[in-house]
Amino acid sequence: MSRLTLETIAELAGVSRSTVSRVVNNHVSVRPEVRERVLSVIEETGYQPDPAARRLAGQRANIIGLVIAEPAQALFADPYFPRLIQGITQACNPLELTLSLFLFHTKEEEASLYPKIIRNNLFDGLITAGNHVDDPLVPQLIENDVPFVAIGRHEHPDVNFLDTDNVAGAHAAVTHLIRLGRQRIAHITGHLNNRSAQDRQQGYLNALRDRGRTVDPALIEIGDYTEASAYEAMHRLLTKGIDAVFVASDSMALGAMRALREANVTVPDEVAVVGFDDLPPALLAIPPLTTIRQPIRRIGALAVETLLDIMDNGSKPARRVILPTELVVRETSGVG
Amino acid sequence: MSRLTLETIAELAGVSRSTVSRVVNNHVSVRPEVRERVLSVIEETGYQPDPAARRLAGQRANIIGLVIAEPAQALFADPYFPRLIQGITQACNPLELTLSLFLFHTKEEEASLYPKIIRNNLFDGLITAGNHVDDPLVPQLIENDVPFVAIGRHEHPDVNFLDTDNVAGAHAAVTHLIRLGRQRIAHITGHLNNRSAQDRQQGYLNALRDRGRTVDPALIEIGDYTEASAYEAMHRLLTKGIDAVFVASDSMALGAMRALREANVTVPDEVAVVGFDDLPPALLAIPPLTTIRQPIRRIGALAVETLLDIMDNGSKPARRVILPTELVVRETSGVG
DNA sequence: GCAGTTCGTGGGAGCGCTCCCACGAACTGT
DNA sequence: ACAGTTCGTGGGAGCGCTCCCACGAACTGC
Repeated sequence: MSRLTLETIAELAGVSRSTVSRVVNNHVSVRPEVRERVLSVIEETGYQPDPAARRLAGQRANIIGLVIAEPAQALFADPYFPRLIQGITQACNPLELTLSLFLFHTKEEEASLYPKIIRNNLFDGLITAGNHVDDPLVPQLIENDVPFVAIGRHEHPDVNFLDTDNVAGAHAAVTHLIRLGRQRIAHITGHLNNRSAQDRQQGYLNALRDRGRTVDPALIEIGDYTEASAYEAMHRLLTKGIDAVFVASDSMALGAMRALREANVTVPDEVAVVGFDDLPPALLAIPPLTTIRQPIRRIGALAVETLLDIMDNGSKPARRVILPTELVVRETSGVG
Repeated sequence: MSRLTLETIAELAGVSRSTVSRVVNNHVSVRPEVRERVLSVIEETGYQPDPAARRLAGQRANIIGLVIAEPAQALFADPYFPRLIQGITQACNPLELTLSLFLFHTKEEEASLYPKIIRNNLFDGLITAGNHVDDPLVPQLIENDVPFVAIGRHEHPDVNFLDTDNVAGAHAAVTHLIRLGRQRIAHITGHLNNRSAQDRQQGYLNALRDRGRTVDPALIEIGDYTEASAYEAMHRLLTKGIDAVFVASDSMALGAMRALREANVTVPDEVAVVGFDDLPPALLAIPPLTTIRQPIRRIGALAVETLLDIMDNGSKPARRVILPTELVVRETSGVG
């Protein structure tokens, strides 16, 4: 079976290449009757335009790229990215967009691949996630006029981004703990290279201040979004007489709870725990984890929509969307 | 900055388009001196051939597709697929292969997208994972002469595949439990649509028979690879007086252990547990999970290599690789 | 020293598509 | 009834690349 081309369809429908092209691309000025005929031939043959040829002729290829600017190992330890990918593909499929995935395993690989990705003409636009605060990708994308949307806040005024309201979410988490009467509320941060980790820490600080609490820097432990880092951080916190901890992600919260269990500290009686993300593991924790829900899949889907919007209508003014979070009270924070 | 083309480079290097093409594609018959000159221009300008044009001219586009024939939700609950993706990208990056990811959210979406994927001329070959036993994709790929390799065993003689030795792995797990003196060894299966789940069950049965044990069908509970299904299955098993269970995946093993903990059944004293996969959660389980390690990342990387091999050398004879597993003894099986 | 070979190089054609222009038929208005 | 417009359609050019063929220069051998 040789490949079907426009020309084949044209012949079968008794029209010209151009007319078939017009039908395929939904251009006007085709007689309805002719359009019908062409469509039915396309239907019968299962013809699909060749994306490569299309792209070459200066059109869209209907491919979008997803760059995850995070070492692949760290990345998949947390269900966050898989969930995001789900949201993205969910939006892509009905639009018949193909998703190309770019993942890196070392910083060097990342650096050497960035320029290639940008020059690789094969996608129409890019979604980028997990960028560190000083990530070199974003400026490169801007410079090369690649249409893109970032997942996560960016300062640069030209960057289109979508983000969760991390500050407000963290604020809600800590406020919840304060309301429950907890006195010494610790925080285990995510990797502070990430804006999200910085923002969650900021939310923690804001909430304490708003309630007139003094911040004890000793109660802030630096993690890196891995379960293990939180486990260790919790061990350090155990000596400091805390009665609550706000942890920057659910995976990390599980690590913290693992440390607590080993130390025979009861949750929530002795130490209350609140996480962030509301990913499936939160529900499976023992006891089930109180956490801040962020709409990860929705962000993924919205990213696709925003990207298409940018491709159609240009990226000025920059789209900047911050989505709200929601406090999900389960058992690790105790019952008010 | 207008796009660089072969012609631009040719002009800068004072040679013809053809010569540059020869240099880029590493053809012979280019004077070393000229080759050097061209290469240095390419280096300076950062030229990269346009994959679309290349593809159109009948060449490879250096894109491979990954089809995960499994509803996306189920899929990312288990770290198996993320890990596989890691292995695949790890092999892709040094080869400058782009990975396109195809994911589905419903059976209908899957069915409607398959033909489009196949006709979509954009990738050079496909890796397919998670196919159910009667998955319609594989026959379609064969019929359309799409170069592909499957992750997971297939009966069809023309299918290239890579698989873990699930039967032997399960056999080892159960034999381990028998050696430890366990008498009533249950099994929680994966989703039996999957060859892997069937094979692991087979290994369980074989091991019991090899040791002269009679198989009690009541001790086999059907799961579906989700944590929750194993949790429920374990609840059912609890009434049956078992002292060990072999669970078809680590995620499921965690679900089973959750049920055990709730029922105040101690692991491994009262019930020993062995999982399958050796993914990170196994280590974080309390107590750490005895499991069967399978080389997921290696399979991913090997899949890429095999695919390239097929593309270069044709797919006859079919490559069929079964990789060995390894028993990793931790604490849930007790100490011999 | 001359035909015959080899080697390195250049240019044409064509991959499947989209865009643009052109062309003829069917309209409009006066 | 005739020029001017509109509408639907067809065909050429060209996107950036690879392949093939052709051509001239530098070889070989006798």
